[in-house]
Amino acid sequence: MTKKVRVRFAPSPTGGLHLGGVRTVLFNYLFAKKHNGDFIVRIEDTDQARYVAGAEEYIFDCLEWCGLHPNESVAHGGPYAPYRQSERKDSYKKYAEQLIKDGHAYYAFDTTEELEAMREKLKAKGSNSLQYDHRIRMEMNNSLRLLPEETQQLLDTNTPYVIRIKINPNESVSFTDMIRGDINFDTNYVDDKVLLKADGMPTYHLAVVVDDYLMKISHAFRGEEWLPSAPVHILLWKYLFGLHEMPQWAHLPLILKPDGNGKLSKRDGDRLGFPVYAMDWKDPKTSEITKGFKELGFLPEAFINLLAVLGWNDGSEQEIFTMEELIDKFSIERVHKGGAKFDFEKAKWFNHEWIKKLAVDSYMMTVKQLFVQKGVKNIDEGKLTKVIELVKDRCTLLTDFWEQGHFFFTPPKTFDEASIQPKWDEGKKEFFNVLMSKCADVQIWDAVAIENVFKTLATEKKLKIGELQMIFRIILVGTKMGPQVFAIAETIGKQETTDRINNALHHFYF
RNA sequence: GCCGCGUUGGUCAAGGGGUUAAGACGCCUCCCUUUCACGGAGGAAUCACGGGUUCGAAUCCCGUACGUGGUACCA
Repeated sequence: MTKKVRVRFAPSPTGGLHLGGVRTVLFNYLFAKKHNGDFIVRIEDTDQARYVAGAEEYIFDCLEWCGLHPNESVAHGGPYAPYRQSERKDSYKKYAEQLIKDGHAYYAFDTTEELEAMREKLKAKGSNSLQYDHRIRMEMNNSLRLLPEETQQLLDTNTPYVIRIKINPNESVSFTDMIRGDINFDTNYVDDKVLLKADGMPTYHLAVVVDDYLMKISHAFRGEEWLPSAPVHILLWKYLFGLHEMPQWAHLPLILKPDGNGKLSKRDGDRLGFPVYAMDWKDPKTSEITKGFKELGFLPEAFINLLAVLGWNDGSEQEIFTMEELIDKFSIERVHKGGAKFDFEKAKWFNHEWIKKLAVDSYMMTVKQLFVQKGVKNIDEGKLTKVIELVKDRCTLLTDFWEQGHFFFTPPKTFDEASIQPKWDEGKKEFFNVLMSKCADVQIWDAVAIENVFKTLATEKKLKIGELQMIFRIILVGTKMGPQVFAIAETIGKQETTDRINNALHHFYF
């Protein structure tokens, strides 16, 4: 029988949730759902110095917005609680000590200064490696070099220590990555990583292995930046629980900056004018707010969609996927090996597609909120829905609805008179005066009826319909923009239409 | 420096021995619209380089270059 699929996302609560992080969650989530497995969120807060208040809650808010619901987590509970590593602190030490007992780890008493001195010395010698490894460990202050009594005495006198893994040289560590295939490491280049810190907390390396084992994780997907430390994790699995228990690994490609080189970072977003975090993140120390996709006007469906196809595709030409389709079609083997540069233009295109695709109801309230923020009072939701329907084709971001739809709720304060003036004369003026009274007679106020009245009158007066329509548009909107002019008139209503004509006629200075 | 991973148009990418090397974003042109968009029709633009293997290489192998990640008592 194959193991039940259990995957985890293991963020450390240190700040905003990066889009690369969300993609890692997404791939984990899709894989879990596809195989009827569990998706676990485990908080890796083993570095107390980097702890940021509110970051944990923020991560769950982001996941909620994205529609990525954990089966087990700090917030959702579960049979393997606690899901916060700081609360599991005591469980790691015994594994570290077990490793020492088995000869796979050792106590190291070196101070920060001593470590620095060691690196300086190696540098001076022109060494290729500044690592704490098999080459230099017998020169350091650790239980490998010290006599057992000496070590015991240091321990007895509460000398601060860390526990390091003992990597044997001249061995080969290999594993099969679900994306990259067979990967080999020569242990000569692997260092004796710290497993347990002086404060008693485990490092990521120990914690990830212990918790993946304890939480029965079957597949471990993480960013490519973890690949170099994979041999440490594999050795730990071998020493502690046996390789047959080890989850299957997949190292996801990185998301890179659109210009230059390197991993995409929050700073690139600030610099190039696009979001990197899923939602607005307010730094509790500086109160500085970093914009998120959500607040910038992205739909969660679009955000998920664009992330899914950044480094993955199903081999067909399909680009727009619902979550259900993604779950159905996702396969980790089809994830790319190479990193992908993030393209904000394409990201916006996805959002545009989703604005057109989704039922208006699903985001009407978000748009309403935007209009309320802009100061529009007493918004009729039926009218707003109609407005959205009318202008959604020309909105790329949810925030564009203001620009594209504000004039349905607030009459224009200024007019594009430069466009009207060359066409303006007494005949036009009279046309609009008569139009007002004709409008009053229209029984069923809809676009077709208005167009009818408008065109009949224009023909009667022998005026160019195109010119009149342009002027009518500017009268209603203020500028040359928006959907079909008669649809605008219909939507704002009969009274408002005549009011705006009347008002504009008094405004024109020519 | 050393170690790992990678490399198809500007970007995302399909294709994994024989293809006119898909498609999408963006860009350009035209059509539609006396608005701005949407939409439609076209267009420019790609297998990093050098060696092999092969009748035949974008595809397989080896180098090189370039990119990227790691090299912390951070994750």
